[in-house]
Amino acid sequence: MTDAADARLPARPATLKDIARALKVDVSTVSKVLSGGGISVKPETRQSIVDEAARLNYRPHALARNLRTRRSGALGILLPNLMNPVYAAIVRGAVHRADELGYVMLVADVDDEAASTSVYRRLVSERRVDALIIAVSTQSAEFVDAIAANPIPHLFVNRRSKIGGNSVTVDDFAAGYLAAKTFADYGHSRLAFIGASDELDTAQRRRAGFYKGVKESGLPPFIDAIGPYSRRGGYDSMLSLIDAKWGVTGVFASNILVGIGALAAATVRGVRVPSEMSIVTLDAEDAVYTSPPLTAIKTSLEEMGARAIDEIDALFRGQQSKDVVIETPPTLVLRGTLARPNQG
Amino acid sequence: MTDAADARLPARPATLKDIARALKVDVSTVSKVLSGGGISVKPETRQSIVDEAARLNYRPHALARNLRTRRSGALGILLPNLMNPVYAAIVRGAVHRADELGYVMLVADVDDEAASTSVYRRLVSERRVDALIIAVSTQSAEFVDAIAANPIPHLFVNRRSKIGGNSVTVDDFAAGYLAAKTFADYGHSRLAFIGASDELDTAQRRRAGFYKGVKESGLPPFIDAIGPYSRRGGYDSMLSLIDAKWGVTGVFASNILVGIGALAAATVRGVRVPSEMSIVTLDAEDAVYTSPPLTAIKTSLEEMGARAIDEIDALFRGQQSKDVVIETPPTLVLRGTLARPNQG
DNA sequence: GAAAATCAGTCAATCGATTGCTTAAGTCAT
DNA sequence: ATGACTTAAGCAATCGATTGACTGATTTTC
Repeated sequence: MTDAADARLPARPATLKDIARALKVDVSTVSKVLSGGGISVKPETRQSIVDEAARLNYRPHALARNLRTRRSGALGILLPNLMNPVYAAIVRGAVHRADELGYVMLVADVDDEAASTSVYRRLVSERRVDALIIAVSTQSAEFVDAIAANPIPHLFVNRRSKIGGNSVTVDDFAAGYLAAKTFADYGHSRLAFIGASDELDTAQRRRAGFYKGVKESGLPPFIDAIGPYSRRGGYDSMLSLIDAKWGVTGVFASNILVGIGALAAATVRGVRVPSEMSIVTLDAEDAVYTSPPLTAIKTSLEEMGARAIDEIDALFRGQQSKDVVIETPPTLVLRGTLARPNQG
Repeated sequence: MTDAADARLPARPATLKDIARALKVDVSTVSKVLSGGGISVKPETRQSIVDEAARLNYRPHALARNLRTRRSGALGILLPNLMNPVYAAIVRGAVHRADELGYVMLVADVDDEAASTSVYRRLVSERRVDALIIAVSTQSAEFVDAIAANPIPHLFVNRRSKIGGNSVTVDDFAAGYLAAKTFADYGHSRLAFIGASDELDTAQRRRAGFYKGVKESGLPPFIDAIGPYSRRGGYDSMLSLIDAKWGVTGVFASNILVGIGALAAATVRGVRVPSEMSIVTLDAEDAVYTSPPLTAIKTSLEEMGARAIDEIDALFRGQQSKDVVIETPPTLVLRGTLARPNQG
């Protein structure tokens, strides 16, 4: 057991101690050579340590290191539903950037407040993560209490918060504005906005931007249809819009799921898109394969997720963050659901 | 500093030592009362410990505990793309079940082999996770080496592996079989199967099932269109199927993205669905809002993800696992893309 | 009433790595 | 040659919790 460090594979992963023992140096020396600094060692000693570490395929034990350094190197992300493509994109952007920066991501998909509080406990109270990215909108009393009871660096993504904490968002206002301007450019004047209630701050900003665009273009007020940000929400809103016979010619679906649902509803009612009704949706990377393909205002959801990680990382490096709005502006992607009104 | 444990909030989270000091008992006693067993204590001592823990809002420090117990309580999941609804569903199922069982999930979204190897290193070599759920299909040499170099309990989900390790899959064969039988029931005889190459074991099983169903029903051989499991893949396959004028009346899209793409292609070519062409897709929870809504063979993707966690958990409890196929059988969900051929 | 058993807890090592403080030897200046 | 530095590394505490071995007191058993 004492001298048998030859060519046999280790059953147990190598530790600093193994290297130290093999080389008859102190584990602190090995540690300082391999990770920290703050020590001077003879080049040959240093080299032998590095070599032995490589030979034993040494990798630091994250848990042990983290215990000592009080940093877990892990980031948590709380989100309401992974099957919603908006959140999937955000998470994907975050996970990728986290990987690049050397963090690992703990993902918690939480439907309800209770779950979010319990996950919060596990991730934060047990100190598994250094920071939290919060993409859920439910800011229940319990949740706020949990944050207060156990403060941790956190950042809201795709939403701003009343409870304090910075945020990373895309320029929702600009997206809404661009949608309105686009309809105006195409000669539409009877518009509708399908959104969610103002409690969702994203919806509120999109509506505000849309409002500004409509107003600036000298168009009459638009119809404001409210429903959940889901396929069914969009479907139902569009159905009632059509059935009410307002004579709307252009609809801005302020969420991709809503856009998909709205298009389906138009088709079901036999309303031809885009000849009888134009639809512009938000964020349609997914929906190129609808029929017709949805014209969209595209925002950078993955970039937003990535940026959230950047901000957290910057925070750890001592910079203090502000609310950030992704610089990449929303852009119009012309596809098949937008045309001038009353023309074939 | 010695006696001031009154009503002030702790800046630093409470530790076992804090409780022990306040109550003048040993930290090992506190530990055994709060977590383990293996000790007998007076009821009042026990109670005072429990009370004090509650008062200080004590939560065990996961890292410290895990270091000692050599269990991280974390599970890793490797997947190719979170924005693919199939994987999103699997992850969601897994994350939820993990939460229920008290695990946390580390999600790694890895596009390429290089990334998967590097993530593997970080998650496994640094021992951040107790086990790995693998949903990526690339089983490159590097990746296999990484697994061999650093063995860890692992489980494949939605795929079987040549490299060893158990798996959890849905009954892909049954899904294919059911699709074929369904077409037969509706009186179709000129069928096509849109799938991926046989390198994807899921595609291979779906095709095999479809083959059996076709054969059993006494139908002629089907056309086998191969392309990637993506919207574009399905779109392109359907386009070439239509343009080749085989007179196909029923198409089984063996993946949801393929189904969406195929439907779009049919619409683009002016082929009416379902009157001129029937489409049955796999896994269409997402695609209820296509036009027309896709008729689908539904499998339990979330259940599969959850089941993967169950199996890993069972493994830790000493049961040894086999390859498991989800018991819930695929079911037919009739929507709008299936009709008898040559009629209305 | 002595031995055995039970109770109620304490002691100390340990998980693997990090880090401030020392120390021993060698080097340099004077 | 002696004090002052520098170099090269070791020592030991620490992060927070777990766990097997052990101890002293009390109770039970025969």
